[in-house]
Amino acid sequence: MKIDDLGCWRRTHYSAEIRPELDGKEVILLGWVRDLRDLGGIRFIILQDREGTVQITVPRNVIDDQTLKKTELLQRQYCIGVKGVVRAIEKAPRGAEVIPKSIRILGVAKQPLPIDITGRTPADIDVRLDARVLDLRRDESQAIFRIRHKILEATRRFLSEKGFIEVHTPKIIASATEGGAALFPIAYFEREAFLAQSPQLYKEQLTICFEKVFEIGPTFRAEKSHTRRHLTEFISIDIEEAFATAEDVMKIAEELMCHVCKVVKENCQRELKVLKHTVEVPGLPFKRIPYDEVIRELKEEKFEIEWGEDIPTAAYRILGRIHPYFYFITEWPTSLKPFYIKPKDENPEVSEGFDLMWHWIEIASGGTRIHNKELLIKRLKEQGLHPESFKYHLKTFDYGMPPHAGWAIGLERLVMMHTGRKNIREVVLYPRDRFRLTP
RNA sequence: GCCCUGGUAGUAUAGUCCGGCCCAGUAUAGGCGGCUGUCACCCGCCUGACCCGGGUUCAAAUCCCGGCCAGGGCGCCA
Repeated sequence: MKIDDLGCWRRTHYSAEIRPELDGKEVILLGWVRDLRDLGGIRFIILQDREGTVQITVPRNVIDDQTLKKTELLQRQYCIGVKGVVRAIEKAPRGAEVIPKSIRILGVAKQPLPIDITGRTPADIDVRLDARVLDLRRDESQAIFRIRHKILEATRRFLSEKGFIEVHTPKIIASATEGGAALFPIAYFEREAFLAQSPQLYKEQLTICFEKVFEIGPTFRAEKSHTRRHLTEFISIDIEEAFATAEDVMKIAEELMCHVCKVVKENCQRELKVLKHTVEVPGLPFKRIPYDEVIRELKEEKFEIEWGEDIPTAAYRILGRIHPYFYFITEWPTSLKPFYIKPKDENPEVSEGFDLMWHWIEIASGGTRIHNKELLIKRLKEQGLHPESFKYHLKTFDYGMPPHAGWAIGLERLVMMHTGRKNIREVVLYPRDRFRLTP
């Protein structure tokens, strides 16, 4: 089919702006056909744009032949322009509709579409992800990604106002240095390189120069995890602050959570309604539960864990039932935390690391960092890592490393929390997991 | 890596347990026709599917074996 040029047409109004008060006004709408209802003598076209939908009404005996013919060609998801006149009428959705004078078909869509863009006929997540752009037309998808945007906007503003400077650290790194999570190796010209699993070491170094930094960026984990809360590529919100301890940055974390909840609750009512979800603003401060106490609580629930053991998923689910909102788990055994987390001076078996939990899901993890070079080297060795491969990082400890602390929040888990989605893939535009690499 | 469950039109499902009544039913999408106030419009007609390979059987969507794919869980995961 021959498609039309946009020509000099520019949008005068978004769909949501078509109201009875505009009665008689000529408007130009640009968007996509979401649905069609042909009653013979009258035809209804539901036009969707980024702000919503509006009804285009085509009464046969009023419209000129050429425009009428054009409306006969329309199909779901065709990209169109409509020049027409607003008519206030109670029978129309929102009390107003547009009677077209002229229609331009700007893009066509092959039928039948792989999924129902109105969302009435449900599709499995796998099918939806294969046709992601169509899936993103659905109201729920729109709501999720608008909330995600709000969360990011609120987080950036909050941290900036607290004096943090936004930085970007490399995602291509030279060696698999951190231990722990597996890295993705990549071909970097004639050498091997890796995708960064975290900005951890860089953000620590940058406290020397900027004192308070934050980064919102991608991180990569080559774990073979296959659950509803794991991805191989996700966005991490990281902060690092000089002259601070775990307790200082925990305060920032809880204030941020509180702030974000408030922003979402106040600004995303429409989206939350679409998602049939509510957000409660938590009270401050959040509970701080030492690891020892967690072990005790679990024991009361008949879940035995030896001191020094990690907490398995089943146990987290129990904790989520006992503490059904935000809480910190503090004073973790040093052996369970990465090498850069500071052991307590008076009891080195216990660390100044913490996790921020929401129900049973880990939202963030952080702590006071080691800023003493000798201790850091000792801890590296204890974790079976080679100080030689941390040469460049360790060198910065000769350049006046301040005492510092920080944390990292998994953005997607935060978005899941605010949207009530149970599958992390729902809140990422193009998710990457163990098995999905396209689209 | 391990465990469980599943794979039927574009999409979502019924049928599978207990083989035959299924050249596979329904909804929605799609095609054609009709209809001037729909808003999951309606009505009529039509198109379209048993994941792949092997086996058992007179007979397989249905039972068995292998593979592939998917979903969920566990482990792994600062």
